[in-house]
Amino acid sequence: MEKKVRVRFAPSPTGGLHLGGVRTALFNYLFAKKHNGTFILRVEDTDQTRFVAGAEEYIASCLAWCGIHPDESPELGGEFGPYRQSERKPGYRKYAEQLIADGYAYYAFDTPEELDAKRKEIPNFLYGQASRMGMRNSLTLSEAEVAALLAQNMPHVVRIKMPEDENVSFVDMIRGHVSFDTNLVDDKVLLKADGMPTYHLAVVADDRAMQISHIFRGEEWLPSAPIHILLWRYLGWGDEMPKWAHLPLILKPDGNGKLSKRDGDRLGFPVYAQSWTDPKTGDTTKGFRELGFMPEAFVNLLAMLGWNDGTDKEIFTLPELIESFSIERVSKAGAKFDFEKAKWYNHEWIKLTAAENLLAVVKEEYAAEGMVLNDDNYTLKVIDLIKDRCNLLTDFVTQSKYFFTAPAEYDLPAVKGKWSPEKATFFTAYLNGLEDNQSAPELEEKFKSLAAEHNLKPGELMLPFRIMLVGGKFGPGVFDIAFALGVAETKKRISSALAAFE
RNA sequence: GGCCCGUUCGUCUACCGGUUAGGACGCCAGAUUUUCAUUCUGGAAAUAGGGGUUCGAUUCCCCUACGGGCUACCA
Repeated sequence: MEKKVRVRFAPSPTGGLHLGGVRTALFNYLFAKKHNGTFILRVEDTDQTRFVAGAEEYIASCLAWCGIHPDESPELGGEFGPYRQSERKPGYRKYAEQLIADGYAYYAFDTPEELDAKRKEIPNFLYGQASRMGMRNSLTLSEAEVAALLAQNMPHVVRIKMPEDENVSFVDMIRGHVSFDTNLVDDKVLLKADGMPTYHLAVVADDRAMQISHIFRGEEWLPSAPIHILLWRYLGWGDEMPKWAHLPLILKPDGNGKLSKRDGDRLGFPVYAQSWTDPKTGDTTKGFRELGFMPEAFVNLLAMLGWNDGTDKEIFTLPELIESFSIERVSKAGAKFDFEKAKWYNHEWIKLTAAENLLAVVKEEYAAEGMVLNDDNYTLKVIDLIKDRCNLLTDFVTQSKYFFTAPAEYDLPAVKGKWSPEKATFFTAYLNGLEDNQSAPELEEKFKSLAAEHNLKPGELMLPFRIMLVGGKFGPGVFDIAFALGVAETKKRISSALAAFE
């Protein structure tokens, strides 16, 4: 009988949620849903010095926007709570002490200053195998000395005692067989002087407590995998160990290296899912959401960064991703982030989405510009007319503003030089001949026949007409615009433009 | 430096021993659009190098090169 699938996304609430983090959450979520399992959000807030107000709520909000809904979380609770590590503090010390009692860990009294000095003195200092007997810890001090130091509340940490000459290996679901020489892994701190566990202890203790079956995390965790594996064994849970998978990293588009927020700032694209305002500096970093990405597109493009279903299919809904996801098809190599392709995904999604489903967000975009759109039927028509030309949701306003408000200024250079009294006469005649309820083809027909009567080429008149209605050289078919605007508004725009073109 | 992981068009990737090495983004050209975008058609563009294994390697193994990650009382 297979173990029930339970996976978790365990971010540290220290700031904006990076797209790599969202992808890790997404792959966890997809795997869970694919296998009728449980997706858990656990907050790893063991570093009190890095606590950032609001970060936890922000992370939950980013995931919700993406449609990644946890089954258990700090907000929701669940039978394995609490889901915030700071609230699980009392439990960790017990494990640390159990490890010491069993000879798998030890107390260390070295001060941060002593360690710094050591690192300066010895270039490749590694607190472990070779050096631990030269440090101040319960391995070198007598039992009485240790007891005395403990009794007087001397600050100390607990370190894992890496075994000698062992090889720790495991099968990574993505990478296959991976192995480490324990002589080269250091005695990582398990419990900090403030009594909080480090990631290493907390992650193992909580994954066990929450009955996590599979661990999907970024490749940056690969080097600490042997510590975690040993901890599972040392704590006596070796046969309950989850399966591991280390996801490839998302790299910066130029050069190499992990994608960071700074790269986004430098290259001009978002890195965070949603805008994040640093509570200390007040600086806001824009996110994909605020830049006009649809959550469906964001999730889609993230899924395709390091995964594919083996076919040429590139556009996936979340349910489709769940259906076709498999961890075996995740690639091993890191992927450079390509913002151009990201925009393409968004464009595809905008084209794919019905106007009715775009209505609310378009109205929001306008509201942000201080404009209230209250004729939904009209707005829907406008959306259908322009959505194919929008890469980002924020493009809707620039692409359609003239449907809601007459152009404030005209691209005069576009008509200038070619403008003539004859053309003005033509437009006056066209304006006077406009009748209610004429369809776009009828408007066009009328326009062309009238042009012929005036001995003018329609081609020379359409651009000026466009400038009259739109203000610039863009937008859908000019008669479609005129039809959508309605006869009264079209007339108004022609006459105001005629005055401006003089 | 040490350890670990990786390496197919510029980018994301497919082909899990036998293909003219396929698709997508971007780019270029043409068509459509009497604007711009969309759309359509076509094009240039890749198996890092060297050894093995094999009848046959992009595919399996080794070495080299290159890239990345980790190397905190951060996660």
